[in-house]
Amino acid sequence: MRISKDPEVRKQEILDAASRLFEKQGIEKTSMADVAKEADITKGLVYYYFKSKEELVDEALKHFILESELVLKNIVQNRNLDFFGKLSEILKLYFLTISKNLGINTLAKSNPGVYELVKRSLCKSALDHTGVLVEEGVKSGFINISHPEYILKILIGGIADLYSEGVRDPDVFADIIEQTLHLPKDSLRIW
Amino acid sequence: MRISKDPEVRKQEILDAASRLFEKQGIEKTSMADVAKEADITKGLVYYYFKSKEELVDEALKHFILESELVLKNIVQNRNLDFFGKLSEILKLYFLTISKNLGINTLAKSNPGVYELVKRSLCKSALDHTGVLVEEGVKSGFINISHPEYILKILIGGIADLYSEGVRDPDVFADIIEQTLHLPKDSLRIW
Amino acid sequence: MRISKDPEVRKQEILDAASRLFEKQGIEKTSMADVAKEADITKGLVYYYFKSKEELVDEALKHFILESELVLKNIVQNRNLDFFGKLSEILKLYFLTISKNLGINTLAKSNPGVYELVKRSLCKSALDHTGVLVEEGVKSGFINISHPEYILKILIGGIADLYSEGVRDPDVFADIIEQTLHLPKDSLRIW
Amino acid sequence: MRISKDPEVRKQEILDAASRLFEKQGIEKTSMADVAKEADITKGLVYYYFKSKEELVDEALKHFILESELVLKNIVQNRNLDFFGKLSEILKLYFLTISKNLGINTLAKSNPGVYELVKRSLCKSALDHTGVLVEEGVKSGFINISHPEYILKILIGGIADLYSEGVRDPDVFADIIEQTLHLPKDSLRIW
DNA sequence: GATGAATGAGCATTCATTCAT
DNA sequence: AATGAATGAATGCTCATTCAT
Repeated sequence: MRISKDPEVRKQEILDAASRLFEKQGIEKTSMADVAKEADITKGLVYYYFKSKEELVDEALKHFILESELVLKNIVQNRNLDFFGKLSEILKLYFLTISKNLGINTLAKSNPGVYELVKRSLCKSALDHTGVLVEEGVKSGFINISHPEYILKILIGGIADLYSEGVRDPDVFADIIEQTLHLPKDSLRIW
Repeated sequence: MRISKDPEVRKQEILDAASRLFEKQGIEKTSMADVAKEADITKGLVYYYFKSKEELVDEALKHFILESELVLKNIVQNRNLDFFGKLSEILKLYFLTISKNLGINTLAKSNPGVYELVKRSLCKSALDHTGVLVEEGVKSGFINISHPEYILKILIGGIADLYSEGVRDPDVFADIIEQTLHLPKDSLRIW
Repeated sequence: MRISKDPEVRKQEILDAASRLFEKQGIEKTSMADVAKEADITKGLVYYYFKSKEELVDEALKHFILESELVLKNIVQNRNLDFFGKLSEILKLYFLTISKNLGINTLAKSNPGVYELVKRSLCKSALDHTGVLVEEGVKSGFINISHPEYILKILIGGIADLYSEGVRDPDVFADIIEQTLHLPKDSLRIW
Repeated sequence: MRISKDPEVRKQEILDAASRLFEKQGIEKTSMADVAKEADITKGLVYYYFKSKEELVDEALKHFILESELVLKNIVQNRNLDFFGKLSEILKLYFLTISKNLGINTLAKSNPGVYELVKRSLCKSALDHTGVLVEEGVKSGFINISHPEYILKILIGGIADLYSEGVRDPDVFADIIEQTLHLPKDSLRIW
C-alpha cells in the first residue's frame, strides 16, 4: 500500500531507522534493505532520499551531535551559572548522551567502528563547548595547569570509555575530573 | 608459476600483507582476495594457512601487542630503575609502539574499527604493566590520588588518541602525565 | 537489458529451469549460477525469489508430487469406480507421472540422489492413496494376503525402478501387480 | 613421518577409509582431504593411487559387491542344498550385507545418492545369483508365475528399502517372498 | 612411494544500486 | 513520491588437482 508523507518527515524516519540499526548491529552489518524494512518502506525510496549508503551514514551520524548541540550552547551562555556550575551541567549532559548512545551493544567486539564514530562525534561536540569554558576557567584562574585543552580532551574521551566499560558511579567521575584538572575537591556536582 | 616457500616465511608474508591492508583500508573493507593479491599468492593458499578471515584478523592483530610484551616485562622487573625510571621507560616504549602502529592512515574516516581494535590491544598491554607499577607507586607513596587505576586508564587511552591526532611533542606528554598523576614536575624523562 | 516480468511467471520460470537442470545433472552438481543462466537471469534474481538453494530445491521437488495430488484424491473418492477400477486409475496416473519425471536421464550414474528423492516423493504420494484403497480391499475381501501394506510399498517402489530401467509394457506391470497382490487375472486395466 | 607400505595394502587402506566416509557423510560431502586424513596419509598419496575422485568412488563402490560375490557363487553351486535351501541361504547373505551397509546414516535425507548407489550394487549382485536360481526354480516347477525375473527384481530392491526404513523381522520378509513368488508357506527359512 | 605447499576454478550468498512503472 | 523487480560485482570459503622436492 502506498503511503505518501511529507518529505521532511519521511527523511527523518529513515534517518531514525538507520540510526537505530547502526547502533544495534553496526554500520557495516546494516544493509540498505535492513534500513528500508525498519522504516517500513522500500529500498528504492531510501535511495530517493539518500543517494548512497555513505550519504545515509554521514547524515545519521551527524544526528548524534546535533541533538545536544543546542542544549550545550545554552548552558555555556547561561549567566546564572558560575564556572563550576557550567562545567557540571555540561558533564551532566555529556553523561546523559553517553548513557543513551554508548550502550553495551555498541561496544561488542563484533561492532567496532560505530562505537568509535559515535564517540568521536560526541567528544567533538563536548570538547567544543567545554573548550570555551576551560579557556574561561584558565583566564579567571579557576584552572591552573598547563595544556588544559589536551587534558580535557583526554578526560572527555576517557570518561566515555570508562563508562562504556561499566564504570557508572558519578562520584568517581567527579573525583577524577577534579583531580586531573586540579579543581577543588567537591567543586563539581554532577548528579 | 609455482613458488614454494618455507611455511613460516609464507605465513609471515600473509600476515604482513594483511596487516598492511587492514591498516590502509580497514578490516571490513579488506577481502581475502585483496590479501592474496597483496601477498602475491592465491586465495586458496591464504586459506591453507588461516582457516578463516577471523583467524587471520586475530593473528594479525595479535602482532601489534606481542611485539612489546617481553620488553615491557623486563622493564617492570628491572631493579636498576626507580619508580619514575620505570614509568618513563614504559611510556617510551608505549610511544614507540603507538607511533609505529597508529599512523595517520589508521585514523582515516573510512577506517573505523582497526584503529579502535589496535588501540584496545595496545592499551590493554600497556595497562597490564603500568598497572602493577602504579600499584607499587601508590604503596610507596609516589602516587597520592584516588582512583589511580581509572586515571591511568584514561591517560593511556587518551595519549594514544592525542598522538593519532597529530600531537607528537614528548614534553607535552610528560607534562600531562605528571600533572594528572600529581607527580613532581620533570620527574619523567620520556625521550 | 532489463526485462521485468510478473513475479508469478518469473518464479515459475526459475522453478522450471531448476527442475530441468536437477533432472539432467543432479541437484548437487547444479549451481545457483547454472540455474540463473538456464533461466536467463542473474544470480541475484534467483535469490530474490528463493532465499537459499535449499529452498529452491525443496520447492522444485514439491512440484513432482503436488501435480497429481488432487487427481489422486478424486480417484479414491470416486463412487463410480469399483475397487479394481480405482486401483487401475491410480496406477495409470502413477505411470503417467513416472514416465514424465523419471526419464532415462534421471538415472544416469552421475546423477544419484535426484532419482531417489523424486522417487521417494512420488512413492509417498502413491502410497498414501493406494494405502487407503488397499485397506478397503482387505476389508471387502478383494485382497487376501498378509502384510499387504509392505507388499504394496515394495510394488510401488519396484515399479518405478523397473520403469526407469526401461520396462514399459503396461501388461507386464498389470500382470505383476495382479500376481503379487493375488488379484484375479485381468482384473486390472491399466491402459 | 614417512611410512612406506606395500602398495596393495596402502591402496586397500585408502579404499577402506573412503568407504567408511562415503557411508557416513555421503560421497559429495566427502572431500579428498577427508579421505587422506581418515587414511592418515597426505592428499598427494591418494592421488598417487587413484587418479581422480571419480576413480576412487568407483573402486570403493565396487567393494560393496565383491565382498559377497564369492560366497554367493558357492551357495548357488552347492549340491547339498535344494532350491528352497539355496534361496534361503542367498537371502540370508543378502540381509547380512544389507544390515552391514545400509545403516541409518546412509539413509539420511542429507545423504541421498550413496544409499542408492550401494543398494544398486547390492541388488545387482543379488539378482545375478538369485536369477540363475529362479530360472532353475521355474524349470523344475517350483516357481510358477509369469515374469518371475521382474518380480524378483522388485522384491530384492523393495526388501532393501523396507529394511532401511526399519522393518527387521525375518519372518515378515520370508512371508512376503513366499507370497509374491507363490511359494509354499514356510518353505523359506531365512534365519 | 610419499609429502605438503600451491593453484585455480567454482560455489552459495549478500548487497549497493538502478530503473521501468 | 513510491514501488519492487532486476542487476552485477563482490565476498568468504571449499576442493579437486598438480608438482617440486
